[in-house]
Amino acid sequence: MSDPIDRLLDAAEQGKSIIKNRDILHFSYIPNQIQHRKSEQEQVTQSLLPILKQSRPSNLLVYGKPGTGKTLVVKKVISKIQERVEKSNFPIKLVYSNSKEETTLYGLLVSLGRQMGLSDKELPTTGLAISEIFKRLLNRIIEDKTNAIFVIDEIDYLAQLVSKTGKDILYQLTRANERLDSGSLTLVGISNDLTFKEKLDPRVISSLGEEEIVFPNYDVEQIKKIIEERIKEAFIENSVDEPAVNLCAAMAGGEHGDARRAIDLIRVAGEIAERNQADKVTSDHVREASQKIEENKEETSLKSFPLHEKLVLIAIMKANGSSTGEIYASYKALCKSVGRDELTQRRITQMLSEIELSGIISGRLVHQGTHGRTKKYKLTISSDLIKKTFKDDLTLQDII
DNA sequence: ATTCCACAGGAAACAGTGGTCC
DNA sequence: GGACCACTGTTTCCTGTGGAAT
Repeated sequence: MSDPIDRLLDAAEQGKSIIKNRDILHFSYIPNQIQHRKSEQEQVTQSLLPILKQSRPSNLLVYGKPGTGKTLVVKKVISKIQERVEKSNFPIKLVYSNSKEETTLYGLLVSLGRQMGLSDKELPTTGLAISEIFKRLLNRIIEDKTNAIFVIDEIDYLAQLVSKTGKDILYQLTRANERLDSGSLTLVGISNDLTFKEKLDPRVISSLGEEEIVFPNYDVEQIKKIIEERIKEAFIENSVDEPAVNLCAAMAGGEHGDARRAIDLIRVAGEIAERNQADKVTSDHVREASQKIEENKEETSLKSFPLHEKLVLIAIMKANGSSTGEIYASYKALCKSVGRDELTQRRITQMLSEIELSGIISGRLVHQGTHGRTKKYKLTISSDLIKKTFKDDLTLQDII
């Protein structure tokens, strides 16, 4: 029986790797991915074309499910335009920001401002009114007489933030030109959610949606082609089974046409195959990879939960399939034994629905007549996984 | 037909933090 | 140093609900 560490080290030394270029197995590796989006590239370019003629293009809205390559295409078109424009003396500034990465409205505006060249001093990360930040952004555009293009990824998320705070930033962004004496502002919004427009203020829709481009989902055939191309470059020859490729494409394509998932799958499958010292990636490896990706996702999200959410999860685990009232009672007991103050039931109800959104538990509304109405929750993951993940947590050790 | 349970879940208010501005 | 701002996580208060029991 060989030692597993030695075995892996031996294999590595002998160069028995079947993956020759790992970088290619990441979604954002552009050159290859983007070939399948020729017509979309053209559409995006077309609608931004007025820039080259030194006039302001219309605001643009780009739709597409995750993993359809929309961000890649937009970024690529923009960098090309930037190359062209650099040679001319037409001042233009392209700025990209992702609403989901910037957790707040404030953060998003600051990130845009930073890229516009506003310093810490001119644009502090906190303390100012939103309208003040916005004013400073516009002032910069006016001063520089620049033509700014703001690309906002996951703009549906921004719309949500906006609706929560009641600030009309999207409206102001789309109509900013009316306030600019010199320079201009163009908005390019990217969204995963095709229905998000319905939730917007109609005034915003009319100006934001001046042009729209939809990225259709990849079908299984296209996904297969994309993976095959990557495999050709990333793996050594004949090291991936045909059925494995098919399975990969079917798994990812069947769901949402998500190329990102397909590429993740084949990468993880490759790593598993290597670890097992197999010469070929087989469909079994792909299946294993799919399972591993799922588990990893759950584990990292479990670990990132704050203490009280963890306690709630343990409470559910201890009484699988129980009502909110029972869970709350159990949670209160847990709080007592770890010596923490308990939160109100209202807050726990809210937490339960938040956890439900992450998919780790599932709830079902039950009407029990005289016994009122409640929601019954149960775990969708194994309690072993929870125990395994929480056992390193010092406060939780004793109660699992 | 009416009552009534045991919550769901919306709205608003609040406390605390970390900041700017004058 | 006080007024003000954004933001998060929470509490308080509230209205609504479907069907078993009466």
